Amino acid sequence: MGDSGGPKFLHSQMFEAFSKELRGQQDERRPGSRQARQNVRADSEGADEDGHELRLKVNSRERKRMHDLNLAMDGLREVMPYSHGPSVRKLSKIATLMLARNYIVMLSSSLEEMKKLVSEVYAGHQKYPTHCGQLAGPPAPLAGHHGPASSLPGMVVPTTVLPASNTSCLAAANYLPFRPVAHDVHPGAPVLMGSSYRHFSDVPCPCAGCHPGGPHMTRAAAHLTALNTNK
DNA sequence: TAGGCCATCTGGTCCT
DNA sequence: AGGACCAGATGGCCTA
Repeated sequence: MGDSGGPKFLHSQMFEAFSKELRGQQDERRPGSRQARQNVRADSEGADEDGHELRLKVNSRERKRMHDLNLAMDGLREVMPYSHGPSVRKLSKIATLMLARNYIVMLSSSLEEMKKLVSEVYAGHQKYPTHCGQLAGPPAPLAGHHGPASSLPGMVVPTTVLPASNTSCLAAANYLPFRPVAHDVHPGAPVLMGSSYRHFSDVPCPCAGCHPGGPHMTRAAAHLTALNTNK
């Protein structure tokens, strides 16, 4: 592994078509682009080596594989709670993965909290049944958006979700544990996300600066730091 | 200009 | 044997 000689083989027209599809024609025209570099290789090396076709096939498969991986990564970015748009830099791959992990952890804990809340509401339902299926009591601090779930770190209960006039089980099922409101650009996340990364008030951030005490993130951040410093 | 991020090529390994 | 997966190497683009 690592012959340090760089890519030896050339691309074919099939590759060019594939590459255009992936990156657009603009890339090909740009001097110094990947496509241009590959064109240079194609010009400087012959296309008559044994196994050349095989090598092209392997390269093409690998490109497709990485392309699929990137598509999956884009799909993940789309469902992540961070600002999208042309003025906001795309999350890096590592930042996407770390944010996704934290997001899943947060949602899991929210779900557990929800289960508790629902069981509490259900217990109250048993205790104070009404004819219409709604709860008659006990008095709950729901309207003030400081219910049980809001005791979770970083959780904000939207006032509109649980109106005082409707304390039914259905209302509890519609409860949303976090509110994605963007605040200022985060100054401490240049390494992983770039300075243009925007935080959301109730969503875990993948940067180490926001998780000084988090064991998982600390470990991951330490690993990244080690990787960066060893470069 | 340095560093981060990325795409691509490539050879090795494992699996079917 | 062929394909999938992985990791190292290389070099371009972009930003601070």
